[in-house]
Amino acid sequence: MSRRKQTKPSPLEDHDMDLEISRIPAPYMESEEEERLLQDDCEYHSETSEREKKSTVESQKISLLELMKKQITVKRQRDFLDSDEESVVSYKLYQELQDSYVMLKKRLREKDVIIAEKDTAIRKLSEKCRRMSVELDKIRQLNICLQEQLFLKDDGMQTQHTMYTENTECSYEPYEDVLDPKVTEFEEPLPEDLVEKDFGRVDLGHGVLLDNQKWKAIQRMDSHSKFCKSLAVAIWGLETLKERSVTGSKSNAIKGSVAKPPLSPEKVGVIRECLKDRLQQRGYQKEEVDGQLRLVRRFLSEKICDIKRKVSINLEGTSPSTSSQVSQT
DNA sequence: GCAGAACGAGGAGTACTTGA
DNA sequence: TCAAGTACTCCTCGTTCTGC
Repeated sequence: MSRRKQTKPSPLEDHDMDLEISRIPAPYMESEEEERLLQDDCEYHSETSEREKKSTVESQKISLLELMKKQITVKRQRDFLDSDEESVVSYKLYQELQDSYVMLKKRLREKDVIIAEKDTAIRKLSEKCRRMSVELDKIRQLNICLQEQLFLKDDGMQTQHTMYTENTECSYEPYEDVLDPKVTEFEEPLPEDLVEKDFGRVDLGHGVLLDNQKWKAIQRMDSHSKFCKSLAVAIWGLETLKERSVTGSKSNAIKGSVAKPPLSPEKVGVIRECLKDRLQQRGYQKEEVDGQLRLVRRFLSEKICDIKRKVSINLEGTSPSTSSQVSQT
């Protein structure tokens, strides 16, 4: 004896089914009269003649259909109103959303304008870079020519050079002829918004030129002391720094010490200016900027001291020849 | 005499490199 | 991967000089 398993709909399925059924507009009898009409529809055969029966059935069917139509209409209206109550938002909220939408659209347009402007600026800069690159290539060629000519001149090979220029298609020109026209080519002023000058070098002021990549690396230093110290090394070099003091005054820590030449005040000023710009760009307050600027000399002094200490350690540990190599690194 | 400045030296902390 | 070594930075303290 096997019991067949009946598939029982899950509660969820039951629920869904109920919902579906509820949507079907079933004829609903509001009065006993209506109910009777329907029952009569089943029993009319025995009560009236065939014709009367027919007309009666037709009229009853029509009235039933009208009743169903009416109920469907009422049900639809009720459903519509219910759904509206759930989905419609208040006018105030609608206005707010509308305003927000308009505002966002406006901002989007503004951003688009800014992006377009920046795009134009980038294109202009790219064009300038391209022109500068061409000029740089010319300079490189010129430099090669000059070095070649100087080399030949120094080695007393002028005669060979003459033969070379005469017998080949090399476009080397006499020294003066090479310089003059090229110099005039660069009389066109460079754009002011470009900080980079001298092709790949950055002008920090007071004639201090720094390799662009070095400058970018220094700018990436996280601490201000490292920034100043690295900038000092880039400007003067380790060899120079270890032979100098910040102010030029003799060491107070050692009695009878000899004063060392000072670091150039202009270049120290350049470091201070660079640090100042850096701090201002990072949003430091004036007091904080001044405080850091007062530490610049301290930073330089420390760096000099550290360099000398490093050199002395190397001298103790290795021969002088190797130590000089280390100190140059 | 005192406060401030400049410099040197020592040491702690941290980041990086190197070798097992 | 991790420990040891190395290099570097930064802070603190001591010494001396200078100006008030």
